[in-house]
Amino acid sequence: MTSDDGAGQTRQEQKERTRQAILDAALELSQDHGFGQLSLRQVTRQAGIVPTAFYRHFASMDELGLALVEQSFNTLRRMIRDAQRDPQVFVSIIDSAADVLVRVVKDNKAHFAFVARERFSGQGVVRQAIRHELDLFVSDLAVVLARLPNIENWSSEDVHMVSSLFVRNMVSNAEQIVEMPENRPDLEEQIKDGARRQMRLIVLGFANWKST
Amino acid sequence: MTSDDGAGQTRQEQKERTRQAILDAALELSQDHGFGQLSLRQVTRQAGIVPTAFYRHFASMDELGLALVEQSFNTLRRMIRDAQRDPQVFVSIIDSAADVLVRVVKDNKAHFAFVARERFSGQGVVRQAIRHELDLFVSDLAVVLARLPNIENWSSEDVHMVSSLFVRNMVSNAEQIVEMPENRPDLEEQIKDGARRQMRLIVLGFANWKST
DNA sequence: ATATTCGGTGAACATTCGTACACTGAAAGC
DNA sequence: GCTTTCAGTGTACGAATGTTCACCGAATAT
Repeated sequence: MTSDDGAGQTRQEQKERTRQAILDAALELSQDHGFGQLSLRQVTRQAGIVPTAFYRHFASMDELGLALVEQSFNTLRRMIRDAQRDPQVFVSIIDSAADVLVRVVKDNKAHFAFVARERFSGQGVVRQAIRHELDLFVSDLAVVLARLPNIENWSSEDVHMVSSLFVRNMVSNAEQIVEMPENRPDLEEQIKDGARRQMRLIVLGFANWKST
Repeated sequence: MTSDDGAGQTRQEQKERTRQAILDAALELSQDHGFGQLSLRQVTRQAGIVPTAFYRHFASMDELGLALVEQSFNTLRRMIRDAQRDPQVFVSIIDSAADVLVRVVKDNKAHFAFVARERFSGQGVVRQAIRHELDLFVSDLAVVLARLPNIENWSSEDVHMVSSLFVRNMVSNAEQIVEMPENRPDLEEQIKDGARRQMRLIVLGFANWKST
């Protein structure tokens, strides 16, 4: 087995590299015209392989789409996991959430753009998968929120509703960031400020509404 | 000219009828796989004409898409125009807004679904047009809101922000309604109630936030 | 050293696509 | 009545698509 554990020369590593090339190609190309109107041949052309080689990695374009959904939401999951570890979050969840959101979305524009775009694309498998992942994300965020000082004694139903509102706004803001031109820190700050206000609005209004 | 002024026999009327058939065909077919991956030939097949006849009405699929955007937003404009005339709106804008929203969206599902789906489709002309129309809608709604008792002395900037929040939530709720299964009055009521709460949340939170 | 596995190749196919072109026939204009 | 206009037809073409199949050659297994 020659045990050459240096650079990726083994069969597995090479295959994984090509697989990733296909994923990258699909992600980049889908930015222009959407994943739905993406042809298998275009993807393989961009990935630098021959059309038929595609089938060595995915059985269909649908399967490719699902892999992209999974990869995109791994980014999201990493975000919430990091946020849970960050003590700053407990001090001022709203301010830091806005910062984190803008930073993470900017660093993973392609993935967020993919989710935003394909969330309502066809009635295909991809859309269904995104919907499911978003639901999971709402539940995850609800767990985090429930441990916050001002929220800890709310009913789980209420927490879930607020979490849902947060996620909805997060998606909406992510969409704005994705479409933001490059090198416009003023716009970025504006979006960040808007996000902060909206979140503050939600918790403030909700606390107020509950007390009546 | 046989002057048969019963059904539409004139040249103009017949042309308009075919044009509408194309629009209807595109609207229906785009429900399944999105407007982007819709071929000219599929549309004409569904409309009952030969492919080349398409060009008698639209120069390209893009132009067809723009016509669909216009038709869809005419529905929205009618909604806000009716709402302005309805005295009930001034009594309780939130409750009636939720009712109106659910009713109008249900009656024009195809159009709302089209907008929701294509809002993030390609980076094409259609998406740009939708974005523009939505901006216009925010401004229109801001005018209506500015005349409400509790809001009339807010700065126009603040009114615009609240209007933007309302529209964003409206779009989001419309998306939910569009995806709602038929004959589920319980779900419908749930969405309506959620919309009401969210709107109440926004105005309450915003008023509270302004006073600090 | 030899045999096997398997990621990638290249030619071939039946379909579908957008669009150009010449046409038809009935409504519209005179 | 005759002519013109023009929405819709039918054929035809090159280009692109998804998928098949036999094949290659280097990394693996024996």
